[in-house]
Amino acid sequence: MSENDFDFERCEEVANLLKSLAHPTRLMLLCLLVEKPRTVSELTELTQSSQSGVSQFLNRMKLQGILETEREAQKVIYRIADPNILKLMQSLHSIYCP
Amino acid sequence: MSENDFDFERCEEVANLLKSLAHPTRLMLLCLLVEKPRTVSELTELTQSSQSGVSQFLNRMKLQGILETEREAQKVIYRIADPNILKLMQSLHSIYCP
DNA sequence: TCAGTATATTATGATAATATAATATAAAAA
DNA sequence: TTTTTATATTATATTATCATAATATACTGA
Repeated sequence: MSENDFDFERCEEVANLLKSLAHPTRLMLLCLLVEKPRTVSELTELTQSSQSGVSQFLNRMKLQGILETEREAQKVIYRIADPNILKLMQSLHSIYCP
Repeated sequence: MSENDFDFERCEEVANLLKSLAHPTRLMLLCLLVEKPRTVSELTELTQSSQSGVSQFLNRMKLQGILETEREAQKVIYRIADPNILKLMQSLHSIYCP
């Protein structure tokens, strides 16, 4: 335990990341991306959301450093870029999907 | 792995819990309560927030089943009531406060 | 180049979250 | 019983988030 485990700055940073998980569609997107990288159209279909909405959610998480992309012809493949988020998703899985 | 690990209903439920963590002050409150149960005034001072705000945040998490209370004279003591949230906080700690 | 497919962007109205101030209740102590 | 301390509630204005529609861009293949 360090000298100050509860400083507000760290909470602000982590809370900001948690905000991205704290939406049913975004959480679902992350769950799907934990399995494997996927295209926008794939994610749109699997989450049963609008193309625009999914694109916006993905972009938001990309800007935050949670996701990264790679283009393959017309398709854009998204995948998880942040190892801490991957760990966190695994924790969530083990707690809530036993 | 069950037949459907990524059903939307579970994501909705978990995302709802995550919303409560996804605010710097609420996350800080939870961090402090992982250590030990505490009174509202203690939490108000430690988070440097307004009495009203802290009370509202605590009440919100209590209604959600994350926290529970016990009265001791004038003071009200809050503590974590949900073992899953405790596990999650411990995961967050190990990931983001190494 | 044109049509088709995949993705991104912009705009907008609706709803929710936030901080804050003011007031109310509850218990204890004087 | 009045005051003080601790907590809760209500009200409100501001800001943020959301879903959706419309449009734009990017790439491919005919």
